[in-house]
This record gives sequence, C-alpha cells and structure tokens, in this order.
Amino acid sequence: MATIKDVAREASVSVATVSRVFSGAGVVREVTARRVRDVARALRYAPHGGARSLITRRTHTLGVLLPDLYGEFFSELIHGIDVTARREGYHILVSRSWEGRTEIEEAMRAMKGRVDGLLLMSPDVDAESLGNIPQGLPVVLLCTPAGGATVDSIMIDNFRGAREMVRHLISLGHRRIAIIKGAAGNYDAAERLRGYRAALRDAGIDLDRALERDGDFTEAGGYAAAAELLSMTPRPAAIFAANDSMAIGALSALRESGVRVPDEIAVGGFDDIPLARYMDPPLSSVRVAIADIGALGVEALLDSIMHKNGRGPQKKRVSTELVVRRSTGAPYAERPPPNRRKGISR
Amino acid sequence: MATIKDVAREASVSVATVSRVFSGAGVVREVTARRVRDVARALRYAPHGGARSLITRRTHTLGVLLPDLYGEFFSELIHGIDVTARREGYHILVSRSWEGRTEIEEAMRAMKGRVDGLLLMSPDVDAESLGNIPQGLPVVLLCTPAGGATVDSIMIDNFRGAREMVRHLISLGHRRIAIIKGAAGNYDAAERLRGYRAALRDAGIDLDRALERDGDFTEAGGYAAAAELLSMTPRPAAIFAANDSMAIGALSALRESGVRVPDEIAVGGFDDIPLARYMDPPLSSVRVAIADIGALGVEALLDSIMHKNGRGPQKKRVSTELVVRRSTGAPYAERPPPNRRKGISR
DNA sequence: TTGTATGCGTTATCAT
DNA sequence: ATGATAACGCATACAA
Repeated sequence: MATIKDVAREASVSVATVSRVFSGAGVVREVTARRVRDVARALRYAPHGGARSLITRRTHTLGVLLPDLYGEFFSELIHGIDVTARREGYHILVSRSWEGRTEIEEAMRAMKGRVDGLLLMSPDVDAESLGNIPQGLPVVLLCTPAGGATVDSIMIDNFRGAREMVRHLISLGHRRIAIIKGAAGNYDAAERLRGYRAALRDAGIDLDRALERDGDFTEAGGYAAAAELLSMTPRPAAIFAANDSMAIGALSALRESGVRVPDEIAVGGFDDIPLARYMDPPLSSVRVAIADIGALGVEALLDSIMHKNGRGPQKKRVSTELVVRRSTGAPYAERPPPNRRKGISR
Repeated sequence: MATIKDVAREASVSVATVSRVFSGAGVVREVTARRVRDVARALRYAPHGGARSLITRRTHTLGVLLPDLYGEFFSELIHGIDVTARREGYHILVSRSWEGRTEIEEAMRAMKGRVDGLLLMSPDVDAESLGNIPQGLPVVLLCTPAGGATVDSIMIDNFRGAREMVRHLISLGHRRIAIIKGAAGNYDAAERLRGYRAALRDAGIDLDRALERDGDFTEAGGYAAAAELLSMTPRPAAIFAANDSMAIGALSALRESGVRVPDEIAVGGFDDIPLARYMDPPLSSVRVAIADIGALGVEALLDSIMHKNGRGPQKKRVSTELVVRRSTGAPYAERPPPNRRKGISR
C-alpha cells in the first residue's frame, strides 16, 4: 500500500510537495505536479483518509445512529440525509443504535474520531446519556424528545397532523371516532394522541377512553385493535390509526368482517407511506416529509460543526399535510399515477 | 476534546497504561484501571478512532458504494449488509456512487484509509476502473458484471428466475408471451431477457421481437409498454415484466383499458417487492432474497480482508423463487397476512 | 517554488 | 505491572 513517501521518492520531490499536489493547498509548478500525479497513478496511491483527518481535524463524515434501517421510513430518511450531506461534500457513517442507553453511548463513542458530528434518533436516549457523549462532538436529534437536553433537534409536527386528520373526520359528520394508538412510551405516538384528543375537545365531543385502543405501529397490532373496535356497540363511525401500517392492518380486519370502508366506517392513517395510495380503498393519511427531516438534520449539524461556539440549541419542526383519499370518503377514486421512482432493481 | 495524554496526566499514569485500559490488550492492575476509567469518564474521553486505526491498520468499517439509496431494493440491501456487518463488529460507510467511471473512482479513493474493504454496486464500473482502486483495498462486487475483473462478486440468478416465471406462464397454456425489458445496458435486465427467451425456445415457441418491448424499470415505463402491447393484434396472452415496478405500471394500463387480469392477460413481475402482494390482483413475481446479497457480500469481503493473500476470486449467486399469485391465475385470493414488520414511524 | 521538521492521538516495542 | 519512545501517514509553519 503506497504512501506519500513512496510517491515522493519516486517523483524525486519531498513529501510536502506531494501533499500540496493532493490537498490543493499551496503552489506547485505545473510540471512538478504532473510528474507527481503520474507517479501516484502508477503506484495506485491515494491519500490515507484517517491520517489526513488526524491533522486537519476534519473527517468530512457524518455519523448516523438510527434505531433500525428497515422499511420505507428509514429508506426515505437516509435518502434525505444522503442527498444533503453529499451536496456539502460529506460521507455518512451509518449504524443502527443498539438497545438501551449503555449500548447507544458505546456506539456514540465508537464514532469519536471518525465523524465530525452525529445525527441521532433513538427512543432510548435521554438528557443524561447525552451528557456522556464524547465532549465536543456536535449532535442533532431526529424525532427524539430532547428531554431538557440542550442540543439541536428536528421533530415531526405530530400534534397538528393528527388534529387535522381528526378534524377532517369530524367534518365528515362523524362523532364516535376511535384511535389506534402508537407504541407505548413513544413520543410521536403520544403527540398524535394529544392531537386526536384536542380535535375532539375543540368540537365539543366528549372523550371516551374505550375508543382509545392500544397499538404498536405494526400491521398486526392495527388488525387486532380494529377487531376489538368492531365488537363494540355501538361501533365507532371512524378510526384514526396513529400510523399507516396499523391503518392497513385495520383495513384488513374490516374487509374480513365485511364492513364497507368508508360507507360504514371511515379510516385514516399517518405518515402517508407509498403503500397508502395502493390500498383498496386508497388510504387517507397525513403526509410527512420524511426526507426533509434528514435534510434539516444535516443542515443543522453542519451549521453546528461550523459554528462550534454556542449558538443556542435549535429546535425545528417539519410540517405535515392531510391527504384525503377514498378511505375517508374522497368523492372520486384516486388512481395511483405512474410512479416515476426508479424500480427496485436499480 | 480530551486526549489520551490528558487522561494519563490526570490519572498519574503513562499514556501506555491508558491505552492498555481502553484497548483491552496487555495487563493493568484493577485499581489502576479503575482510576483511569474514572478520570476518563470525568473528562468525557473516548479514544480517537482515526488515530487508532492509523497504527492498527484496521478501521472496522466497510465502505458501501451504491448507485442509489432509494426504494425498497436498497433498503433491503442495506439492511442485509448492516445486520451482517454489525454481527462481525463492523460499521458501514455508505455513499451513493456518482455518475460515470471517473466519479466512482474518486469515491473509491475517498474511502482509502477510512474503510477496510469495499462493497461496490454500479452499472458504470468495469475491469479498467477496478484496476484503479487504491491498491490493497479488498472489493466485492454486488450485482455488477465483473467484466473479466478478478474480484469477488455476488449476483442474482436472473436467468433461472426469469426462465421459471416464463415456464410458469407457458404451463398455464399461454404461447403469445410478451416481455417488458429492463433498462438498456443493464446486466440484470439482459439476463432476465435471456431467461425469457430460453424458456420460450425450450417450449418450441418461436421468438417474436415484436413481443419484446423496451422498458426502464419504472412504473411509467411499464405503463407505456403495456399500452403498446394492448394495441397489437392479436394481443399477447401474457406479459412478463422484468421487474415489479414495471409490472405494476402494466397493471394500471390494463385496468384502465378494462382488460381483466388474469382472465384476458396474465401478468408476472420480478423481485417480489412488498407492494406486489397488495396489488389488485396480487402480483405473481420472482422473489429475490435481496438482503442475502448484502449478507453474502459482507461475508465475502470479510473473508477477503482476513486472507489478503490470494484466494482466487469467488463468484456467488443468490437464487430466486417463483411466487404465484392471482395475476397469473392462482386459484384463490391470497390475502396479505398481517405484516409483522415494524411500522414506518420507528 | 520547494524542502525540513514537527505534531496530530494512538498503539507497539522494549525497557524497567 | 508500568513507563519511555518510536512509529503510523499526513499537513503545515518555517526556512531556503
């Protein structure tokens, strides 16, 4: 593995000159630079990133710690991160965070000296573990309640989104509106529940705890909760699921019971994953600009890296948009337009 | 940002001792180790990964160069890579490869000294650009035709998969079977076309170039190609799309024209993306264990990293499995079972 | 325009 | 069991 010394020797120059050729800094006579480059190519030399960053104190890499990498949400999120980071000349070092605080802190430490900053999303992180981050490592939290910690964060406007969906359900004339809640202890889930309740209260509808069913963000959970709701008398007139996966599970349960959607029961979800518009009937949902979360996170992190000296913690919030489809009675069938996204094979 | 020296000074030991405590190598008296760890915690010290790898010559990081990060295919692929890498104690440094050879080579050089090996997937790479990789950097190719290059590679068994799907179509009694081809110049696409032709030839059916339509792996492309096929007389009895996205586009076109599937025209896809079973009718496809591609790639790469000295290039091939659903006349409706995958929100 | 020398934070070698 | 010190590969201040 050729080093800068090998190139210097072969090209009959000093290592400083080789360095200048590759780093772009300083001035080198064109003919010299040319000779250096030729030798480098012949030797298949490339500067050693680790060594370089040791002295420049810049890795041009962003650490990304996520709870999982699976499914459409994370695909979209990573895409948003990647595009933005890339535009600024940064690579991304991805890692799923491990379970529990200890492991997350370990993962964060492992990134020390390999990244210039950290994008962190984890249900298990709190202010105290944030206090254990290697000092001087900028961090931006993604969809992670800051818990009083003084770091930047990007959140989804869950409250407004949920409230808007439930208001929409109310505007359709429904009053017995059920919710299938998200995972217990989850921040987004709690906020969506809060939005649901606020909408009902604003409309002067009494809250009914029997209409608030537990869920876990999975299809199976939505299926089970919907089955329970069907056995109630009177049945709810509408169901708001705290995410689309659960709404899809609920749709399955309703279909199996022969309940027509939206005629007998209206169903709304949250997130607007691509699958939503393919459902039968197409699922109304609350669209979240997931990629924006990543993009905003990167921007905040880069900003934090540049202006290390305090700039108070910045909290940003990505907004949502109600998407009405047939499952809540949109008058016309929405035909999924041909999707311009590239196919799976490349 | 505390360094090993700071810790050594505060704990009244030498840097060597601190190093031993954190690297686990060598022996340190328990009481000493304890003192060192306490000081380290107080100083929020963590070893600097870059400096460490400079001398150990190990980064415990795998570079992943992909053409894109978008959609279900890459989500699944990265997941497979991540799980396997993680199990072996490796992080992954992800980057979309840039357009064209020059940029890819640049991206590969940028990884020098930051990763122990490279997982590379790119339509633009050839034997020559592989020759420009920083010397001594192990590489494994993913779904990338090796072009005579002497490196490890993991491929999909496109040929067998396509042949099996077309044989299935033939077994249904169809003889006029059309194909919507994948992107021009794409290796997987070419292999799937080859499988299609082989199946027809084996059955003694003459090839008809008019039944081989151009496609590009997108829904829109599938839609357009299907529309063209519908205008032919006589119409084809079945359509094999070289991936599911195009099959989904084709399904849209058929539905708009009021053509019943599978009664009037049968439709099969390739890849078996999650969406396939949600189609109406559910789409028959060729399942590819995408995550396995990533897993096998990581294993091959790790093996290559360990046994640097030649071991000839290894070529592996992940197999496929025909999944018959209603779009090619599976007798009963397959109801999507509740999906246990986690929801989009976490 | 180019070369020399120093240091980045760590581990490894060799003493003690 | 612990310490002193030389690498690791590179960038940069300073000298020439």
